[in-house]
Amino acid sequence: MEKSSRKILSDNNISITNPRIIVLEQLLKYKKPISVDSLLSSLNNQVAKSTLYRVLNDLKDINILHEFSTPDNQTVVELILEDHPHHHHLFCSDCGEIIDVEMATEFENRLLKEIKRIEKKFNFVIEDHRLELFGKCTDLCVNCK
Amino acid sequence: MEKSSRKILSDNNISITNPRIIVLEQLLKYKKPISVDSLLSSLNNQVAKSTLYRVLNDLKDINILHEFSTPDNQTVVELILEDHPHHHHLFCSDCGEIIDVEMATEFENRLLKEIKRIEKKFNFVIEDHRLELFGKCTDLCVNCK
DNA sequence: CATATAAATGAGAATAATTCTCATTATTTA
DNA sequence: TAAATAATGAGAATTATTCTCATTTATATG
Repeated sequence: MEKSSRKILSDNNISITNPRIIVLEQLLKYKKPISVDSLLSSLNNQVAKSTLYRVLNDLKDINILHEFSTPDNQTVVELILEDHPHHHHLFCSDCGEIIDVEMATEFENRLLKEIKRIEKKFNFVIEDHRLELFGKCTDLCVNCK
Repeated sequence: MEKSSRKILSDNNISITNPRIIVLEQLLKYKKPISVDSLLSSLNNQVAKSTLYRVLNDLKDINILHEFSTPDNQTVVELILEDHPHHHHLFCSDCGEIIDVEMATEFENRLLKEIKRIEKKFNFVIEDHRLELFGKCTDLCVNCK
């Protein structure tokens, strides 16, 4: 794992430092979207808060980190590497869980067709899209009571 | 217009006050999503900043105001009344413009079908969805040079 | 319709999230 | 390995939002 975080950094021509390795490893381990706050406390003062924000900005700059807000306005980050398939997010308003969801290929194709229509209509070049689903997980969820 | 903002407030059983009327009228006039900052300055000190935030929270509570973040993390609000059709947002990364877009009905239907599949798969009840499109408007845009 | 009660407002203080500063430390280059 | 460059830590500064509390406004009732 440490090997791969080093590789990620060198592949992207940014210097290999301890805080960057630590943050990358945590994100690689966690896999799912995580709030900056939880990320910080999961690191147990191994990395200063200001450095964490800087490292996250570095990772955004090299386009391997996505950042977005939850319905209750928490900033959340998620590592997106090549092997990470295109996906969207499902938010539970009860337990706060954020789940990565892949839509059916056929649906994504239909969406791309619709996006082409929008591009023409508004004279836009659309580079990316994001679908957010809001709801509640049922009683099976371990996080909800 | 003032009549209708009064009606909106009374229909929702919250008291009719000057700041609420002023903010509602501005939102009714503007129609599109607007950042809290721009909204505040467009009101020219008619309403205190703390009051603006309170009024916006009141409008969220009665479910006629949507709040979301732009790609560069600005908080944006948009009035959603009954006559306002279901729509999504298109963001220009050059000029910051946010455009309301309606997707084809047939596309929305396909999306609902896909959402049903996701509900089953994750044992969720999905109550709402939001699609965000990111791109650049072309040289026709008055805001971009 | 006057008044008592309850609710909302304004101004600025408090809080929270993020960025910035700058002296120190680590990394890279040659 | 040394010199040059870049990143870090700690806390100050900034920004967005919420909170406090004394004052003002709206509502309900008699």
